[in-house]
Amino acid sequence: MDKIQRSFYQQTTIDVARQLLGKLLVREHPDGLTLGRIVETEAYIGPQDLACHASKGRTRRTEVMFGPAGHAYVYFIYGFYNMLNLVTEIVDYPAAVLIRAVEPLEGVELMKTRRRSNSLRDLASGPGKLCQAFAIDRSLNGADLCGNVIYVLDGAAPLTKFSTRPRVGVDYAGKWKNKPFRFLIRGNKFASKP
DNA sequence: CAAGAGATCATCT
DNA sequence: GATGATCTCTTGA
Repeated sequence: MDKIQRSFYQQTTIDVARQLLGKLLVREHPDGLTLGRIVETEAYIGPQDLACHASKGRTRRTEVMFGPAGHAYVYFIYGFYNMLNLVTEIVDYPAAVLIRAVEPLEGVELMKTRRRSNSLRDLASGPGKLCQAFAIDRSLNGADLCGNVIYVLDGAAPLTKFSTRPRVGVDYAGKWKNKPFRFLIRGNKFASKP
């Protein structure tokens, strides 16, 4: 299985979000390696997308999204949680894919400890949970996905059947709030919601 | 089971 | 000073 290269992330954000389904998210950490199958993603596309943070302009926080594809955009929200995004498309075009849920495959014990939960389905079935289970925080903001700290591997399975849904938690985004920019593996029980 | 509240802080106005 | 790309717990039926 190969590490995904930068050219993959340079595709359109929708394509990246869809093709990430079934691939493997890997996090290498001194405490051990955690790995999971990506089952749910969301696309945040450019300056005109009112749900995309970068629609408010180029700021310190959104800077990474304006940079080259294949880097991590990690931000902190609600005073508690980190969110993991993978930057897509070309330089100066701010877009990214939010990783919303993964199915835990390796490092499960480590995830259980970090999450203080024994329920497999509860370890990474949500963007905040997943960051907790994988020890992802803002120290990884800007990390190169072609490096050895956090990256994605090709899944063994061929392209899976998927569903689309409106994105979660973006009621403020006007006509953008109902766009079907959320992608999930059909019927997968590790998704954050159906 | 569904709905609601509270937690808590970086970021931008 | 307001607000969130969330989660968990509590309540009530």
